Amino acid sequence: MDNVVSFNSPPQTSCANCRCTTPCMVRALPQELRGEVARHVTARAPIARGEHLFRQGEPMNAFYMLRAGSVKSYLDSEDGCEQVAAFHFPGDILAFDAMAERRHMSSAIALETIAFCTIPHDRVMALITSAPGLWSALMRGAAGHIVDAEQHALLLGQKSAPARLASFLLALSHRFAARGCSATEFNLSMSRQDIANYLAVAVETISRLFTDLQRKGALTVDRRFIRICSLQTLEDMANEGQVARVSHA
Amino acid sequence: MDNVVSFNSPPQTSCANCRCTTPCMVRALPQELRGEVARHVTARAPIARGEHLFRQGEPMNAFYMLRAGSVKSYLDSEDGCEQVAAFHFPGDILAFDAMAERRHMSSAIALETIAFCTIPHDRVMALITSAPGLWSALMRGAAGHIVDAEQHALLLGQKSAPARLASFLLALSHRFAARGCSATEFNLSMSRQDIANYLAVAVETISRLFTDLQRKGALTVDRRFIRICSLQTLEDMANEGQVARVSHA
DNA sequence: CGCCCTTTTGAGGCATTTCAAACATTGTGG
DNA sequence: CCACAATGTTTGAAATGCCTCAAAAGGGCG
Repeated sequence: MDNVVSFNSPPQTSCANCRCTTPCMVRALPQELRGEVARHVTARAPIARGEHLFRQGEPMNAFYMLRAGSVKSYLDSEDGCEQVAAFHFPGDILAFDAMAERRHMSSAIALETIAFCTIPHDRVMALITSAPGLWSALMRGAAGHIVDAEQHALLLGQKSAPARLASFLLALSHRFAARGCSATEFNLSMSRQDIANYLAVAVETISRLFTDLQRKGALTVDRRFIRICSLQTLEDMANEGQVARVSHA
Repeated sequence: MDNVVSFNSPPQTSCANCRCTTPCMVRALPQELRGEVARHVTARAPIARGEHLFRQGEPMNAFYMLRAGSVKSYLDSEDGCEQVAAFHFPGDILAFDAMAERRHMSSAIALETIAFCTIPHDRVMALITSAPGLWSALMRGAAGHIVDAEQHALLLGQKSAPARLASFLLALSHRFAARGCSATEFNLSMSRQDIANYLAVAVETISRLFTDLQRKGALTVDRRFIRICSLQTLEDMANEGQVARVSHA
């Protein structure tokens, strides 16, 4: 589970005959630019669960566009502990945080077998002047990451453990719904351990909270399969029980 | 303390005769582009402590470049509680998070009287094709914000209260040092309340931790003035006492 | 089939919060 | 310029949410 994806692995397809239906940075571009940008996109060989797309500290080569499967990104602190920063699903672009120093500031690991494309960073740079739509797309992507990370901090800073889990499940629900999947029934691609770390609570707490939620009739849990029975209950929980600590008038 | 900065307030100076010595997005550009970009930069009238640069939800007009003073940015959640997201100092650029939806996703408020410039968002868009250096600068800025926000989440998720305060003080120290100011003596521009909220602990805890740090001889505190006596002690504290919860092998 | 890892459940402990009350500081109007 | 109000800070004592430890139950995979 340890090798980083090799940049020597053979390209699989090209954008021209890509049959993906997920949101895609390339297809989001105006028609006249697609060809030019697509020329530099490489569809890479799938990688298996547990393998890394990149690791913190490595030099940045490319942006990663996830086509299928899911990915977890996480930070290592100097003292060796980790913080899961985000979960990524098809259509997401990864490696924005590497733009600052041209070095990855987080690691990304596949939670299941994934398919993805890459576009070399220097090619993107070169294309910017001829494809302003590309710059907008990237900037919006980066901005989205900022918002997500700040919302994550808000969740960790202001919400109680039950509110965190409820918020997390609702966020997943919304993301799936936005992709045309069911908002109320889905499989978690991450372990309880990952959820616990992302929400910064103990694994045991996650387990207890799931049982509580089932007792309340808010959802049913079978292994990693979730069926939400009452979005309303989750929304109520997500907004109650914060730790106060307000700052301004 | 409630009006947002008016875009009708008169320009003060231009980049040509700007005497600022703080890091600046414009001066970071290659010589031949400065003039073109600078033409669109407006130095705005200073605003006082407690006034907002922008508020969450408002449409985005411009990027904000802080020239003097300090700013706090924070998020409001649906249920009305707040999370301080970051503190900003001269040279920082604000409003990246607004790029996603062209609407501010956080609020920014002056912690003391500040001087700043703005550059309209649509002008930046228009300049991108002719000034690739500008795009790099902005992208690096955005990436820096992602890294900061993710580090903030790591701090909240993995560190104990003492470690959080120590990390916070060290981060301030490094930022001041990078600006040519003392790394060991400085004034906090934010209240204990703001620090507490940023670190997601109770104000009382911050107060107690400051007294502890003084007892340990790590620093002296007088009101908002901090003198760090032992960076080493702070570094040790910043890395001990995390809550574990590791996720991967 | 059996080992191992993940998940669940219970009981006790501790870091941090909450509540309460001085105290200091800043701002304001007489 | 001082008194008073409002706000911010400090300190103490009690309460609690969540963690830690411990152990059993459940699935996945060779």
